[in-house]
Amino acid sequence: MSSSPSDMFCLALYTATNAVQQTYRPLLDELGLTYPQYLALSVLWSSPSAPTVGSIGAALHLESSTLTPVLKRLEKAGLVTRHRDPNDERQVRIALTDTGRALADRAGHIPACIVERTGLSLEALNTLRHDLTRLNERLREETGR
Amino acid sequence: MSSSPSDMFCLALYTATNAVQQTYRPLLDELGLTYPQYLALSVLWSSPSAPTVGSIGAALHLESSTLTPVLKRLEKAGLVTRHRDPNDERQVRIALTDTGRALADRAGHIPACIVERTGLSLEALNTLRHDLTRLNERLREETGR
DNA sequence: CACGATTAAATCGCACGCGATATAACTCAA
DNA sequence: TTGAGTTATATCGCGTGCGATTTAATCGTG
Repeated sequence: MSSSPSDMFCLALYTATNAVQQTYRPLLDELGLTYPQYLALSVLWSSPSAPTVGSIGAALHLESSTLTPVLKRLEKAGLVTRHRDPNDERQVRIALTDTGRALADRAGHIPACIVERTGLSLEALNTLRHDLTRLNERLREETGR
Repeated sequence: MSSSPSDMFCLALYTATNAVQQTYRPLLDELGLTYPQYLALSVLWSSPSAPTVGSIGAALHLESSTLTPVLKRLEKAGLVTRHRDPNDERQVRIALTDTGRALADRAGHIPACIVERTGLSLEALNTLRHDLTRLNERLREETGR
């Protein structure tokens, strides 16, 4: 393995992210969702009105080339609708269906399950989240998003 | 967005990992490598003898279904060879070619570039690495790897 | 109003990442 | 020894993630 501090750090980050997705997987399987689909729905569940593809992408730091197929699968699953915004036909507004909104209830237990499986306190999780968010901001301002 | 602490933490982890890969990308593009390919090569560069697919997978926490295609691409690029172990024909030993070994020199500057772009001190990187490694271990013992 | 520049999504190609399964090789107990 | 069970790798299918490009709509400046 590389013995450089940054490579070791990035590998830890990489493997931890994979491990987290594998922790979500059995919980999301019950809902027929993948992790990115769950992320997109999480944005929708907390949005007062129908966000655009771009604003969901901004929240998750994902390109439209990634997000469009994800949203199409959610549409095919009957969880969201996709419609061009009449005020700006370039934009596509994503709205929850009743089924999509109802799924929030069935997903409500997931966060507590994840916290428990990490074995970390809420303080520890918040500290880590803060550090990772700062890292994320720095890396993204290097490259101009 | 979800307001649950664990979802926010996992999103931060997810976006930070994506950001890290985008930071490596321009550096690795010069070498014709992807990030997982670089990880696999890193294992090989620090291995005294030719490791098996399984041992590389153990180091990176990747399944053979992920690693086999990665290693085949490295083989096609002329960086590694793949041969069945005569002592146990189930195992495949991955060895660096001269070209693959020489690539280590051209990649030597990458870790310092990454450290610099994170804007973090080595202490901060090590602390984060430690926390993420512990998280990784906990999550993986939940699910039996 | 015109028209080049910008913007928002979508499309395409490629490389993961993994679950499920297949295949071949090894182990071990009857 | 043999054959059931285990192990190591490979294969397949699906869903990302993103760079490059395309398409369509809007903006801005003359």
